[in-house]
Amino acid sequence: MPTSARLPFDPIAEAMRQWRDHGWSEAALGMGVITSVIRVQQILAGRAEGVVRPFGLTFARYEVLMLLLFSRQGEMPLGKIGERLQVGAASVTNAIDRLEGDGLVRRRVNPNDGRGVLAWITDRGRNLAGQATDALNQNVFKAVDLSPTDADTLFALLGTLRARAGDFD
Amino acid sequence: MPTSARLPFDPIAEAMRQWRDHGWSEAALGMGVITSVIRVQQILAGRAEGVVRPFGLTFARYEVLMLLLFSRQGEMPLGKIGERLQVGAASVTNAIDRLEGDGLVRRRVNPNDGRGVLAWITDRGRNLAGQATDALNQNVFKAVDLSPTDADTLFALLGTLRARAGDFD
DNA sequence: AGGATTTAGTTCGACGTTGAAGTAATATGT
DNA sequence: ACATATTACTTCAACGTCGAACTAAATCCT
Repeated sequence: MPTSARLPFDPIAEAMRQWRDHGWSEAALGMGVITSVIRVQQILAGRAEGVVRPFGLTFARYEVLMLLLFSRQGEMPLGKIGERLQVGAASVTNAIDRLEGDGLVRRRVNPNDGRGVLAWITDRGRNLAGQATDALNQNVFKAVDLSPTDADTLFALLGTLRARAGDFD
Repeated sequence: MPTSARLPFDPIAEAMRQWRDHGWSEAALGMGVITSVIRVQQILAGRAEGVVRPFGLTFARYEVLMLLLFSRQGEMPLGKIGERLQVGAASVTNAIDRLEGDGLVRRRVNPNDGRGVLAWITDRGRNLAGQATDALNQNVFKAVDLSPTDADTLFALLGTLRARAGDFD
């Protein structure tokens, strides 16, 4: 865990109080929401990274692997990977570089477009992705500390934000 | 914006479908929640970084500045900053280094504890923090794309997760 | 055709975060 | 008092992300 300090009060609620005391009541809730999202991301992503690290993976690379695993041909143009994962081209290049270095993925020129590159998942990649998924399901995904109802509500609200931010239609 | 691709479908809902198709229904919702949190964090933090960048700040450094601004004496031990912001000591050192380099903050030895360091905010720091806050309130915090009711619900659910993760009592 | 533009990837530098190792000062314990 | 912890911070290397600049290969346009 990045930080193990347990505070006797909620630091974000305290910040919201400060916001209101300074006459920024209109913005207090938005500040609280954004700060909370950042913190919860740290917590949850930290757990996922911890589970995936023993497999020599990071969560970002794991996501690439799963995307390839689920694709029809086991391969996909790098650009499409970035779109699906909502991540920039440079990040995709970086992830594929490392996956390729570990023999989990390989590159080949896109036969239909000479400037494009296809990444395809190797057998080792398929194997490792499966093992990492079992570990993640068991120790992280199934273990989200929320009732199914609350988790549903949270998922829906986050979906609204994603849609309104223009991620999808 | 890191990515400007608008997909014709929700990529996370699609991943959840794959999870269920592979017999991991128990974990599908948790996977969706975690992936969504990661993505929403990217979106919201990206907006905040964009607003704060013209002031020569990052959001992480902005948070440190505000914490000092709100403190009684305008100063605080580095360790306490890390606790409140829930980040590791190395991150605090890094943030203070840069803030100090920009003349927004200064260090001094803690008179009550020779191994401790106090960071105090300069007048320039106070000024810049005020300006950045106005911009953030206007363009990010007030503009969270959720009804007050939904924002409240979201904040509460995230608070539950933070509390259960051990951030505070 | 043929030059201009758009698109796909790569490379580079900057930044925040993390974990591990290292240093200095204060607490502890006998 | 003195050796042993513990605490507060710093330093370092690794990683992912981002933006900007760059290359190469389509695609457009007249």
